[in-house]
Amino acid sequence: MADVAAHAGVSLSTASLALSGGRPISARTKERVESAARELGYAGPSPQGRALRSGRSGVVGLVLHQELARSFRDPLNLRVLDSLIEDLGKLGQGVLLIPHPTRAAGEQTLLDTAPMDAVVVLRVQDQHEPAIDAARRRGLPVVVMEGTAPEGSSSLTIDDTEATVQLINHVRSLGHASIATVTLPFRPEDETRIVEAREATTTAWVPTRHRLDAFARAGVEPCVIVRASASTVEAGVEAGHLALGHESGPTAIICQSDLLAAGVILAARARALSVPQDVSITGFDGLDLPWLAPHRLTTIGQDGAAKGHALARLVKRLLDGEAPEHVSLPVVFQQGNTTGAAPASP
Amino acid sequence: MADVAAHAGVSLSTASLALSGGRPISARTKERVESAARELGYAGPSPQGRALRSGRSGVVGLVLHQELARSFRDPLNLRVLDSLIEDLGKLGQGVLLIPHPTRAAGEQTLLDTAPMDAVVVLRVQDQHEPAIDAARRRGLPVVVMEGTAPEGSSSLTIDDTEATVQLINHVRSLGHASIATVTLPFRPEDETRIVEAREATTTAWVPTRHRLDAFARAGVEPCVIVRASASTVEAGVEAGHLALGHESGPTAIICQSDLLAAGVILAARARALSVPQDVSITGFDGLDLPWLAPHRLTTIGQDGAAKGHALARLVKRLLDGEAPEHVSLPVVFQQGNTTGAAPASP
DNA sequence: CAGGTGAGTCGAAACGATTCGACTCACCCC
DNA sequence: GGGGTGAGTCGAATCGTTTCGACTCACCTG
Repeated sequence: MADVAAHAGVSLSTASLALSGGRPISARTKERVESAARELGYAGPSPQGRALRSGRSGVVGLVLHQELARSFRDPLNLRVLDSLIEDLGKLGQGVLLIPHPTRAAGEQTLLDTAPMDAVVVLRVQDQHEPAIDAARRRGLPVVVMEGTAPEGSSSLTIDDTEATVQLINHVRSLGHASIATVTLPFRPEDETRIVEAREATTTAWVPTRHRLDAFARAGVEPCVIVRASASTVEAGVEAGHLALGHESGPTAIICQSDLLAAGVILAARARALSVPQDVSITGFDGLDLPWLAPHRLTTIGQDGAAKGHALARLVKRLLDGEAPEHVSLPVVFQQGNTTGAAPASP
Repeated sequence: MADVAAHAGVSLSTASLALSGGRPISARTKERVESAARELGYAGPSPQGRALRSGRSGVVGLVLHQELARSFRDPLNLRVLDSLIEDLGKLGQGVLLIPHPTRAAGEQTLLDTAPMDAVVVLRVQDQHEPAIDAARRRGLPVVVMEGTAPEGSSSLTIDDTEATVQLINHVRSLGHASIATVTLPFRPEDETRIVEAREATTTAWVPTRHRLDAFARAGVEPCVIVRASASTVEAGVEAGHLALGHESGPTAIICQSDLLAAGVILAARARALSVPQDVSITGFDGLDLPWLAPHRLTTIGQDGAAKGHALARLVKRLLDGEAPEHVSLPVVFQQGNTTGAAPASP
């Protein structure tokens, strides 16, 4: 930049002002500096120099809760990320993908070494979250989605429990008495299997636990709890077979995600069970699943774009030095054709 | 860091050496510096300072070819990104997501202002690619996937044409004479519709064009070309209806992606056509689509993880100052149950 | 005409590290 | 004992900006 300034016949500071504009500059000077930059093939202020001086790198870290492929197999997360990226982009901030730090505590990860102005953590586990520790050590503002936010950080949640209670009451009002549930994983690396009710209390992931808590709040005991290994159709199929084959003979299955519910429906079809005549199934998220036709899930609709926008707003607030905030987004019950009256007892 | 050095009773440069280790340091000194850092709550060298001095920011930009949600609706891309992130993470490099720069030329985007050491561009358009221009202006190494690489940059491709020729020959050997094709978009913002053969020559996206070129190379004239708006099941359904309803009465449909093929199969089912008895359908990518059961696509398998690893290797080479390289990854023909003998003429 | 005003410009001081040549010694070898 | 060696440490320069107080002047006001 010094070269550009010299070539334009102005001082270094004037060149900086002309290019980045922090104070008034005469139009003539500005033009001279810009054409000098063009002639010299100067590509604009170096981000590194700017970052050092101004303390802002223009990067927001996004900590994924597991491998990317799994995180974003769920289209809802994609929409969240999409609008987050869009909004942050308008603020001149980019999104840096950071794998969940699972390595030994001593190791340096990207969280410690990459330039960042703030961190967004998705789907935080309850106890001992290394990602948050690392961010706080560096003094970075933290925004947590779907998890408990530590002191000083912002958070974005939805009312998982209340939403699930609505689903439970819906199927109960249709006459169902044997209600099963298929849950999201309790922690990374979980396999798909039937779990005991008491195991569920060890759930580290907030949405899983809250959606499970709904049964207690609704005063219903699930006849069987199947924990899925991930929010995928494949895991849903597997879980569906476990639930549908269970001795308690569930007539309704509350699934903690639409992808799981879709898998359960495929499992039901494979067993020649009609949905909803033989078994009612509910989802969670409100995804658009055209290939599931003719079925349309009865589910809870979440607005992914709104979540992304809200996250961006929370990030901006912290970046601007404002106080942390805790936002809860509304969700809506969506009636589909996968729930119906309980079958008459045999 | 100066404080830490003072507290440990060593010079600033020694402290730097002890923490970042560029030259031998006695174990005792190192220990002293580290404990001083711990006592003072020093979180390690500032990334911005380090980036300025060393010229490396630890960030690799990834330019998406459209909104994220569309880019990654395709699970293949997810797997690519996953292994790319993993490998680059091992090199201490993070991945920064950069929306495709569509804005007016004058505007500054993240590509111009974010710290980066290299840029990976997915699915490049042929002429006038602003992303690449911007990267080169900044003097950043560029790796291009699925596109033509400009002078000085590396590229990763697959042999789209040859792979598609295999599919065409496969269905031809089954006796099919009326072969339709459903293509990927020609450019962003394209809508789903039937196109004339001559329109196809304007295709800006390399994979679309190369897979289409296969017909010429195989000496086959497609009886109808349907261009899809995106690589999604929904677009595939729409395109499928257009192709299946076409007067030329295709008995085989070559689809440029598995998601499109899946959509076409759903369209066929909706029209009470059996696959492959009434119509044969092929895909491209080799995705795992459990919900398509009992159908398994006849398709071309691509190894997403291998692509990601290869990209990372190309990035590393350029980062190390080695010469650019052009890599073409192998693909494999996968026989499924969606292709069969052509129906006897009525 | 003196004094105030404010737009425009300049100098110089950070920002926080890395890096490299030079320096200090303790040690070894002949 | 002198000279060579090399591990360990130090100083100082440097990376490329932004920012802020100070300075210049032309212009306006009373």
